[in-house]
Amino acid sequence: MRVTDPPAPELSVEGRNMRRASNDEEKGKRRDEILSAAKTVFARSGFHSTTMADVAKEAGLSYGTVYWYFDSKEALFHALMDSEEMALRAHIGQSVIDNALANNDPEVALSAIKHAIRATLEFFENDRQAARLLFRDSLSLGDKFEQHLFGIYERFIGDIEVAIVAAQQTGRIRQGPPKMIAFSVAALIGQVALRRLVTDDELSSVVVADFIVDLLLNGLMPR
Amino acid sequence: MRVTDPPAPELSVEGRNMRRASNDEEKGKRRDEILSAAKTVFARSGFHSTTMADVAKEAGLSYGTVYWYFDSKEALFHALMDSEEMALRAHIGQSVIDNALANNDPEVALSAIKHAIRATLEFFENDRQAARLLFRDSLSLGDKFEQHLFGIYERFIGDIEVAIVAAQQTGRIRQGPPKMIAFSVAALIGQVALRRLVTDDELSSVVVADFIVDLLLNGLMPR
Amino acid sequence: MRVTDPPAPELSVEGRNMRRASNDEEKGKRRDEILSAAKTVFARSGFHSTTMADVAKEAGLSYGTVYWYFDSKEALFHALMDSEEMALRAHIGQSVIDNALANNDPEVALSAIKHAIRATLEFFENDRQAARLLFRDSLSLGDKFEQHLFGIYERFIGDIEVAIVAAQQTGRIRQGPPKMIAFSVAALIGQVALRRLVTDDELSSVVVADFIVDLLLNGLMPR
Amino acid sequence: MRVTDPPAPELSVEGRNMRRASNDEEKGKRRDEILSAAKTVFARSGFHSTTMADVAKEAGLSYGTVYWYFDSKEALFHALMDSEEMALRAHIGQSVIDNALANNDPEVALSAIKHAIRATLEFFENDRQAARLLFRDSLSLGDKFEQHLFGIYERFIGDIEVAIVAAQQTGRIRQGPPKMIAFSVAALIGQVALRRLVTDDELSSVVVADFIVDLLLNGLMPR
DNA sequence: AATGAATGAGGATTCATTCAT
DNA sequence: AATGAATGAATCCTCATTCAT
Repeated sequence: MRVTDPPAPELSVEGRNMRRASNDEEKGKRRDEILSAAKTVFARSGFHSTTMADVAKEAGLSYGTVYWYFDSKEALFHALMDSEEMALRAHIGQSVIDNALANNDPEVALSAIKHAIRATLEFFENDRQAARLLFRDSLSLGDKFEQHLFGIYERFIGDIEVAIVAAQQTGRIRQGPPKMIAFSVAALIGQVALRRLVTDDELSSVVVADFIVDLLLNGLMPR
Repeated sequence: MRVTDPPAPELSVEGRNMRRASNDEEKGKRRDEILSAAKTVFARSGFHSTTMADVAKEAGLSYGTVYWYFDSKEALFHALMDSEEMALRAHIGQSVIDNALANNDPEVALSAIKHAIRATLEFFENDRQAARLLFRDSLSLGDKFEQHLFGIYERFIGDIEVAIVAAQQTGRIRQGPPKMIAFSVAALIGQVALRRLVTDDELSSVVVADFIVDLLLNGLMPR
Repeated sequence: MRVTDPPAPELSVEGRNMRRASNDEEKGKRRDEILSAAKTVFARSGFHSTTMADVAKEAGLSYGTVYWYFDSKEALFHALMDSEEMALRAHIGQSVIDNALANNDPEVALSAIKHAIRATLEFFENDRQAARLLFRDSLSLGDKFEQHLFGIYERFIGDIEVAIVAAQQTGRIRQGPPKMIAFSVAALIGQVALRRLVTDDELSSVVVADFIVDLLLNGLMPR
Repeated sequence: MRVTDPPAPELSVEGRNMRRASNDEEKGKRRDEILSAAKTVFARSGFHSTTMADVAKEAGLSYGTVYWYFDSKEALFHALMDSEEMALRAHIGQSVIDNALANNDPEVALSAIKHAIRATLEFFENDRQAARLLFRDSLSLGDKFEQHLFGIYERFIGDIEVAIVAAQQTGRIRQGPPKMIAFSVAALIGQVALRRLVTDDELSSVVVADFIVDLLLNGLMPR
C-alpha cells in the first residue's frame, strides 16, 4: 500500500451542495491550517491537556469553527495521525526511491532497509512534534486510537518486511521470520526516535542510524 | 512483594465497618489493596478514563478512603509506577541470580543478558497490566510522569549496561558504546512487550526472547 | 449604574436559546444580570454558603455560563465588591454635589461631611444587600478580600479626609489629625449601617445620621 | 449581667457517670487546651479555611478527640466566642474596678467610660487573635453566629449604657439617648480595634484611646 | 462559513463527622 | 478518653459540544 495516495476527502453533507465562492481547494487549505495548529498544540501539551479552544486559538479561528471541519476532538486527532503517517511514508518512500535511482544499486533491498532506517530517524529528527504525537499521545487515548496506531505500525512493518524478504531472497540477509525481523527493526527505530525526544544525545541521527544498521546487520558478537 | 501473585480476592459482602485497618501491618495491606485495585482499573481504561471512584469501587472502599492513603490521583499513579518498577527489578534480579547459581556459568555476563531479556519478557507476559501501565499510560501524563518513566528506563538500561560492559571485558561481546547497546536491547524488549499486548502472537515469550537474543548477538547478516 | 434600581425581572419561561447575548451591549447586560443575581444570593447566604449553582439558578442561567463571564467564584465576588463601591461612590458624590449646588452653601466643607454621612447611611438603608456584602462577607474571605475591602475603606476615608481638611482650613472644625478624624467618622457610619441590618430600629436613617453628625461635631460634654 | 460568672459546664451525658481517675478539673483543662488551640488556628486562617484536623494538630491531640469535647465545629466556635467574651469582660471589669478603687474618683461614671475604652483597646491590642475571631470570623458564619455576636455586642453596649446613664445623672455628660450614645462608643472602639489588625499604625493604643475619648467628649467643633 | 455564548455532564478533591478499637 | 480509618455529601471548575445568529 502506498500511503502517499491522497486521503478520501471527508465530504460529509456539504459535498452535494451548490458550488460556492470558496472551492474545495480553499476548504482543504483551511482544513490543513487547523490540522497544523492542532499538531502544534497537541504536541506541546498532549491530547488531554489540550482543549479545542487551544486548537482554535492556535489556528487563529473562532471557537466553533473547528467543528465545521472536524466532527469531534477525537476525529481531529485521528485525522492528524493519518496526516502524520502520510508525511512519514512520503518521506521514507521518496528517500528510498531517490536512493535506488541515484545509486542504481543492485543490492537495492539491503540498501532500502538502511535508507529506510536513516530516513525514518531523519523524519522524526526534523519533526519532533510528529514523534510526540505518534509515540506518546496516540498510546494514551484508549482502544480506538491504539488500533489506529497499530494500523500505522503494521503498515510500516509491512513495508520493511517486503524489503527484508527481498534481501533474504538475494541472500544479503540470513533466513528467519521476516515479520519478526521487520518488527525488530521498527521497534528499534521507534524507540530511538522516542528517546531522542527527552534526552539530549550529542549524537546526530545519522550516527545513531548507522549504529542501528550495523547492530542489526552484524549483531553483538565479535567477528 | 510479588506482583505476579493473584490479587487478594475482594471480600464483597462484609459490613462496611469490618474493613477497618487497625495496625501498621493492616495499613500497609490496605495501601497495597488500593494499589492493586488501581493497577487493575488504570490498566483497563487508562489514566484519564479512570476516575478515583473507579479505583475506590474496585478496591471495595469509599472513595474518600483512597485519599486517606494517597494524596492525589497523580500520587497514586506515581506510587503504582514505583511499585511496578520494584516488582520488575525483583523479578529480573531473582531470575539472573537464580540462573547464575544454578548453572555456575563462567560466562555469567553474557548469560545474564540473555536471562535478563527472558525474565523481562516473562514478567510482562505474566503481568500484562504492568506493561500497559508502564508502556502506555505513563507516557500520557505530562512531564512529571515522563520524567518518572525515563528514570525507570535509565535504571533499567543502566543495569543492562553493566552486563554489557562485563561481557565486553570477557570478550564475549564486541566493542562499542555500551550505553547505546544497552539502550537498543531495552528498546527491543520494551517494544516486544508492548506489542504482545495488542496482538495475539502464537509464539511463546521464550521463543520471542530467544529470537531477540539471537538477533542481537548474531545480527542479520548471513554467517 | 444605579444599584438602587430594582433588579431586572427574571424572565422565567423563555426558551433556553432565547437568552443568547449577541452584541457587546447584550454582553454587558448579561454580565450585570449575573452580578445582580450574585449580589442577591451572596447577601442572602454569605459567600461560603452560596454555591455557583445558586448564582446561576438565581440568574436563570446554566452554571457553566457564569464561568463564561467570570473566571472563578472569587473573581465574581471581587467584581461585585467593585460594583458596589462604584455604586456607593456614585450615590455619595451625586448627593454631595447636589447639595452644594442646591444650597449654594459657603460652608461647603462642613456641609459636605454632613451630607456624606447622610448619603452613605441612605445608600445602605436602600440597599441592605450591599451592606451585607461589604461589611459582613468581605471580611470572611481571606487576605485577598480583606485587602480589597480595606482598599475601598481607604478610598472612602480619603474622601472624608479631604472634606475634614477643608473644614479645618475654614475653621469650621477644630484642629487634629484629619486621617484619624476621618477614620472615626467612617467607623461610625459603617457600624451604624451594619447594625441596622440586624436590629429593627424604629428610627429613620435621617434621624440616625443627624445624631451622628451632632455627636461628632459637639461631643458628649454638656455645652 | 456579669459575664465573669463561670459558664454552665457542658455536661452532656457523662456528667452522671462514675467518678473516674481524671476529674472535672482535668477535663476542663483539656477542654481549655483545645479552645486555645482552636483560637490560634481560627485566628490564623479563618473559620472556613480551618479544619478540625488543624485544631487537633495544634492541640497535639488526635483527630476525633476534639469531638469528645465539642459536638461540632460550630459548637467549638460558639464556645470560643463565649470564652473570648468572658475574657474581654473580665479584663474591662477588672480595669474599671481597679481604676475606681485606685483613684477613689468621685466622677466614677465618666472615668469608667474612659477606662472602659482604654481597657477594651488594650485587650484587643494584647490579643489580636481575639479581635480577628470576634470582628472578622464571627460575621461570616451565618445567622446563628451573627445572633451570637450581636448578643455579645448588646451586652457590651449595655454595660456602657449603664455608665452613660450614670454620667448623665451626675451631669458629666449631656442628655441624649443613652443607648445610641453607648452604641456609638462601642462602634468606634470596635472599628478601631479591627483597623489596627490590618494597618501598622505607629500610634500606641493609649494615644488612640485618648483621641477617641476626647473626640467623643468634646466633638469636632472648635471650642 | 464563521462566531462565540450557552450548556451541563463529569471529576478531582475536601472535610465534617462517625465509630470500631 | 483517645485514636484515626472510613465515609460520602458537597462543590468548584473544565471543556467538548451545540446552535442561534
